[in-house]
Amino acid sequence: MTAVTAPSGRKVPRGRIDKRQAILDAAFTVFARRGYGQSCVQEIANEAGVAKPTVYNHLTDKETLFRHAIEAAADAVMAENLAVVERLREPGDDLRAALEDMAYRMLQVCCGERSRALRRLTYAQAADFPDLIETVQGRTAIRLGEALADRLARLSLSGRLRPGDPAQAAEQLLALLTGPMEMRSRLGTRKVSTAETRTVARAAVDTFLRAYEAAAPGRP
Amino acid sequence: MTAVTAPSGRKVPRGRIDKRQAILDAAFTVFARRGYGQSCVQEIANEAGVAKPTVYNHLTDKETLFRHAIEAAADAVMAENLAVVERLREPGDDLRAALEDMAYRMLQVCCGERSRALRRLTYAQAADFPDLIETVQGRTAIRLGEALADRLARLSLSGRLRPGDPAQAAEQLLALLTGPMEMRSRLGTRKVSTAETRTVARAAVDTFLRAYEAAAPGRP
Amino acid sequence: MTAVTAPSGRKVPRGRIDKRQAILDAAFTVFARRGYGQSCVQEIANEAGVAKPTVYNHLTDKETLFRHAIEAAADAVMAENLAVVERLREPGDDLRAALEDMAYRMLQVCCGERSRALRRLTYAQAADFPDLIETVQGRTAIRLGEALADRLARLSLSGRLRPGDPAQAAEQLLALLTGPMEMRSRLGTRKVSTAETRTVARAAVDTFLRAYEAAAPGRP
Amino acid sequence: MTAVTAPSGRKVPRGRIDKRQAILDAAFTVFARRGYGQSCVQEIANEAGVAKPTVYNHLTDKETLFRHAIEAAADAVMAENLAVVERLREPGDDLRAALEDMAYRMLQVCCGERSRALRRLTYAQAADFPDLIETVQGRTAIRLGEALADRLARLSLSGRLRPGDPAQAAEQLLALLTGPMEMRSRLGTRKVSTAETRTVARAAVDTFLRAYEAAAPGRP
DNA sequence: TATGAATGAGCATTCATTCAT
DNA sequence: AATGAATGAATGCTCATTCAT
Repeated sequence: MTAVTAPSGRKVPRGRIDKRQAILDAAFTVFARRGYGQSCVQEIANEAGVAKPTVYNHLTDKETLFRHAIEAAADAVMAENLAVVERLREPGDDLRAALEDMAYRMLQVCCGERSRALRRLTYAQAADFPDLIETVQGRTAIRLGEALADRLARLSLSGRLRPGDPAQAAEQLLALLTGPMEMRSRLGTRKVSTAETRTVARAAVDTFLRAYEAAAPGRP
Repeated sequence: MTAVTAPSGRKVPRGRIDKRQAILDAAFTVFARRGYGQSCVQEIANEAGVAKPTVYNHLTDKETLFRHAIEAAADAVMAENLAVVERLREPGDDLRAALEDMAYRMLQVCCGERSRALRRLTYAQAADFPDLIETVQGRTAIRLGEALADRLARLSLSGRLRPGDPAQAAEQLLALLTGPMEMRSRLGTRKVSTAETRTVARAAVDTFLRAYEAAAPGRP
Repeated sequence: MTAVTAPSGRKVPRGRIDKRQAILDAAFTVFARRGYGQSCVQEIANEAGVAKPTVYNHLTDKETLFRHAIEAAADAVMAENLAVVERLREPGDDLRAALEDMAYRMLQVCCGERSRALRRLTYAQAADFPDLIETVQGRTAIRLGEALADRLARLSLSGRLRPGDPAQAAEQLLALLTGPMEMRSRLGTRKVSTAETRTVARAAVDTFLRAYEAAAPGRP
Repeated sequence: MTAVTAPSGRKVPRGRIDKRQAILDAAFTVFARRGYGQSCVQEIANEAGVAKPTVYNHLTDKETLFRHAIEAAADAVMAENLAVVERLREPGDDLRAALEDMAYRMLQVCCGERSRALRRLTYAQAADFPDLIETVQGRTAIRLGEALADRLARLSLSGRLRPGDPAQAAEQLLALLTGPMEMRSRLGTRKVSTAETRTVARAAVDTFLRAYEAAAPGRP
């Protein structure tokens, strides 16, 4: 049996880790396909290539399974989004272009299969797992807002955006991006063309800059 | 006992419209409480005060039941929203104030129990009933966007907003309102104070006006 | 409302009689199509073009409905069969030909839709309505055996068949006809060609005559 | 408790073949008692001493359950019948006696509980499972006819029956046995005495021999 | 640890039957 | 007499979960 060295430094049997991960992946796939209530543990076990009781051995419960699968997906989605925001660290000379670039990439991430499924699943189970929402939002939207706010704050400091509450600016920029996108994609049930996505990104950035760009220097 | 004495004092057949509506109302209540998959027809029947087969007599299917209940709720929500937008028809002298008023009222509607539940349910079942999403979005968000666009177009014509695409303006104003609100209410799992709601409304309108207000008249 | 004179001589409202008959016909059609357990009263009502409670008004019960429908069908089938046997009253010179003719016609009747359905339904419900079997058999198979026995007795008396128990002869002739036919038609699930039907009839009569024909007159 | 001590004294896994067979047996018992449509899976499960889902685990469907139960019963009945026919392989000196013996034994088998139930069930469901009829007939009546034809062919070859089509002879002999028996037992709803059964057997063989016995040897 | 097998609880749906009109 | 509406009682089937190996 192969083994890997876990972050903690202890040897851990690899088969175990692999299997747990396989189950979580399978779970997210199935939950995304059917929704929580309609998913059955048997299908998840099949997808993961293990027997049903093995799923229970590793993850106790359908509910626990759901929580872990969702959290894993949230982390993955967030990593992608943070990478996009990070690009604003070196915006170059053309601020508008940099923002549009970030906006477009972010929309692409948000329209991805996993991102959509995550949103749909958390939204759907809001009533049953309110604390899960809290966790997921904390690790995704809120965290993303903070990261973006950091960048915008720097841009204010460097005089490229006017001073003001960067959290609010970030919140609104995100809203200007995701709101229209959700509407146009009909909550993800309709394909939005690249061109239209670009339009949304450009319009969002345009409005954002009108509202938040520093007054043109040199204006009397 | 098949007839009841209505408040008006006349005998009214209990059976007909009455019961169908009661079932639809009960269905929405239960679906909102449990989600589609977790709701059982028996509970809906209980909530409506009828026997289970009566539900089937009137509405064929669990699916049909869902569709009709959702559509009815969508229409109700939309009526409220349209009434709010309609107020912009006579904005008075203070445009900002008028917009803030509308914005605040709209947020109130969107945070209402029914509105939230509607959003949650449609989102959750997006995969299973894509055409339902289309219908509901058509009757709510899109319709609302159009109505708002109408108002904004008028305001452009009368020179109070700068010229431009009113549909995009409406789309963005709505995004600036609902996006931050969803975030702060954690998709509706957390209560947002009146004060905070007002803040969101004010911030949205502020950003909107910066981007869309007509250049100050008298500027050369 | 139109009225007819019933056999008893009293005036009877026609609508009533018509409707009852329509229901019985519809019932047999549906029972034949689905079997007893799988038939639902609603489908019978639809087939008869009346409302469900009307069926109950006329026939009390699903069970009663079944019994009456079956009995009516049994009488109809029997009338056909008796007519066929009756032809033996004047057998003409060629006894073999007369028997083959009767045999073929009888097979045709027994393979008819109604006859088959009747057999299938009574057989199927033998456990649930044993007395119904008794009644139906009495009005069909047994009665047919008696009628045939009558004819055969006459043929014995006139010296064209050898003396013996005509009831047994009739019973065996019928068995030689229906047994092979049921086998070849796979209990009615397979079409039997006219030619094959003729073969069965001829073979049955041939065997029957070998066993029952009077010794050739004039043999020393 | 998952293991029982078998009569042999060894521990035997309770779960496997054991249970499947118990379910099939129980299914046939219940189907025979109530008919297909009136049988409910719960009752079968009770009869088998297992939980309802166990039935589904092993046999998928009510329909599948029916098919397998019927086929098993068909095989069992056929084995009995073939054993009876096999006795004709050594007919001894007295052909008539040998045939009568076989005939009587065959009637006993055909009047047995299982045989009757099998006939009733297949007949009843002819419309719903036509292919099942085909299978069952193939494994029972047709197979039996062939086996009997084999024996009769040998008897022809050895000069004890006159030459001719042995398949037809077999078909007719079987018809002469089962036809009258069904009639007299009222499709199995009435007990037929041993004496009467013997009479039917004797009459059938008598008629058969008249028609099929070789001409008395020594006749010029 | 992994699993084949078993099960208690539940759910959508159907149907025979009955009221009240 | 005929019917629209309503319902109590089943029934087939699924699923999360647990044993015993």
